[in-house]
Amino acid sequence: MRAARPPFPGPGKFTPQTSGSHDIFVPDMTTQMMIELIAVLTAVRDDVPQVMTIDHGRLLPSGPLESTHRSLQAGVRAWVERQTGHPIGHVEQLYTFADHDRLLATGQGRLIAISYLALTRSHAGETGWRDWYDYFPWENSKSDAGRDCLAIIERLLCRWVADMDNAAMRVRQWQRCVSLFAIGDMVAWNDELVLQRYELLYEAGLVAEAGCTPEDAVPGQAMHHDHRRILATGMARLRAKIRYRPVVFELMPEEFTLLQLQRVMESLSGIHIHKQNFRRLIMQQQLVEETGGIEENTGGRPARLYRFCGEVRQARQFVGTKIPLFQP
Amino acid sequence: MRAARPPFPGPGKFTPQTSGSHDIFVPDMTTQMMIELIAVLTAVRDDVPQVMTIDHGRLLPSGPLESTHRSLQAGVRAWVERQTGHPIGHVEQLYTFADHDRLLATGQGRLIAISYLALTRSHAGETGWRDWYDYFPWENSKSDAGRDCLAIIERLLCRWVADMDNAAMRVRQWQRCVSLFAIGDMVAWNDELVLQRYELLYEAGLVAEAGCTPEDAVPGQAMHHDHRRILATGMARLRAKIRYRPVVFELMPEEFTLLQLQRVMESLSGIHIHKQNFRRLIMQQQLVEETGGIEENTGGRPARLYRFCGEVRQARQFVGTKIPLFQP
DNA sequence: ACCATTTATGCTCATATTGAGTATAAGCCA
DNA sequence: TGGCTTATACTCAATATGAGCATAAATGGT
Repeated sequence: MRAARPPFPGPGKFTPQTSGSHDIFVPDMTTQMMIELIAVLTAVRDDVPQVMTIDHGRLLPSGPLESTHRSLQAGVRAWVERQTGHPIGHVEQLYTFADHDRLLATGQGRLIAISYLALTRSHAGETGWRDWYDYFPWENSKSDAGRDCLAIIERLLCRWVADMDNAAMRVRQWQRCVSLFAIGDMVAWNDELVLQRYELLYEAGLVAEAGCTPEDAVPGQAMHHDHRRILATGMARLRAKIRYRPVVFELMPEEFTLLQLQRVMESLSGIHIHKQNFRRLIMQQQLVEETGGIEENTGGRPARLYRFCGEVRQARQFVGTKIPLFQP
Repeated sequence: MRAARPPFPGPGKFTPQTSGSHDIFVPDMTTQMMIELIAVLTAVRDDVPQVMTIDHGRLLPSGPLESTHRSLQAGVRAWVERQTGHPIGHVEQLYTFADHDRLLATGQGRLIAISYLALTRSHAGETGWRDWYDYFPWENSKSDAGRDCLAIIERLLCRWVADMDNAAMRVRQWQRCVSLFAIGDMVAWNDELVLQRYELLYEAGLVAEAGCTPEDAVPGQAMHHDHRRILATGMARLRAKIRYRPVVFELMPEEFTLLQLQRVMESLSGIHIHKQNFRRLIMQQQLVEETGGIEENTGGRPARLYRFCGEVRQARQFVGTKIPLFQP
């Protein structure tokens, strides 16, 4: 990924050109720092995007950065594998933040959380995997359940706005609701705004994490701390990324049909894709090549099998990808 | 910005739903952590993108996270304003990494650096501002100096590859050079790969930070530690972002002509834009509105003045922006 | 006054991309 | 066989995009 910091395999070792007081830091002993690493580990199973969790689906795999970790990424890998037994593939950093609401045991420490998005393929019969849309049912705008959930949200947001004192505020916040949740088809649904939608619901007090009672909350399972927010960040990043980088293939098996590929894209984005146009775009970009194999169990005419030919194209690196993700 | 974590102004306070041992952390006392905040503060002056520096252009504004900082962003703002006297506007997080090459004074500590991109408008006569392209002359592919620099780089990379033992490695690395620096017009120049190009030069030992002698280095001023790499990350982010979000306007004065806007886009991306098409796209997206004013000193026919009308459009938030940035 | 020069602005045109639909192929099952 | 499913090939209209032409309105020089 663009901002990744790989271990530098290059010839020269980094030699700081000392000049004064800039290269030695004196730690601030009054504050105890703690670094927590958190992973949004995602896979797709039976056309359903899933996330790895611990603690009965209430926490993302996470743990403190330890002195034995050679790097931040290594720390993430270590924690995920220790807690879930699942080795991970592609990893990229999401976001770093100071968690105001969790201090250290000493009471005056500071917790810094660094979150990562990780992608992986296989996970036959492992525990801990949960559907994305158990936590964010409204994001699955393709499904009936998603549409129902959106109808509920629309009503609740409407009430939230109506209860405001300030008229200008009412207008502004309703505008926000309309544009984020595509209420009344004034604006098209934007699948990438996962985090913004969650934040709006949080501000409106419609999620359990905001301290409301379960009856007042919107459908969707809550998580501990701000882990659902971090999951939202990961979902948003992945939805944005599959549009212009060939990351979907990290989630696909070695061989797949074009419809299988399309189904994965659709389930990740929660959006319908026009089948013929999808094939056209994938083919003309030469992202895949035929394996020669045939998938028989399609329920209809057998389909050709393809594989990602990124290894060849990795040479002329940093390929763009265009996926026809449009509105239903 | 999508991943930003604003202070939550919502009704409910975050109330963790305790369940076992997951909300209290016991700090790892064997490792001393230190958080450093680093800013890539960018402005545009006379159609030249600039970055705020300290220490005679050798360091980006930075400093440790202190217990008095209410948040990470607040810490960044505090350090930049303390070191440069310049208040900053738009801020977004870039990347977090563990700096292997700088340990704490104790010798066994760990330095975590969190970098930010910040944008600002005015800076009349302040010190510390340096041109982007003093550090990355090859990224200014629009200018003659940039083209000369690229010619030099091409020669040096060619020699670097030729000196390799392994034939397969030679092919692979030359492929990488060709695609990143658009050698021989096999591939189009991609203005967003600032970081990847810097990393390639680093691996090739062609930048001072990699420990080479000044004679062996490619043109362009070096910085201390990995600050030039962080600058590259910021440049890449900004170049990517101006294509789909209206962030350019953070760098523009209140009123501007369309040519001024185009010049800023061109200087940020280092790419030429077709004037008429640029106007067409900006106008049809209704990103700007006429102020009624006229700019007389154009050197030709006077030009209409415009202002960003994002405040209105902020309502239907998260507008996309398309800018016609293509190759020369 | 006339001209070259500069920038601003409006408009055309060929081509590429995209959304949507039609048509046919090839499997299954009753 | 007909009816269902999915696969795959093609067509067509609407847009979007890259490139250029033409005219407008300022400057300065002769």
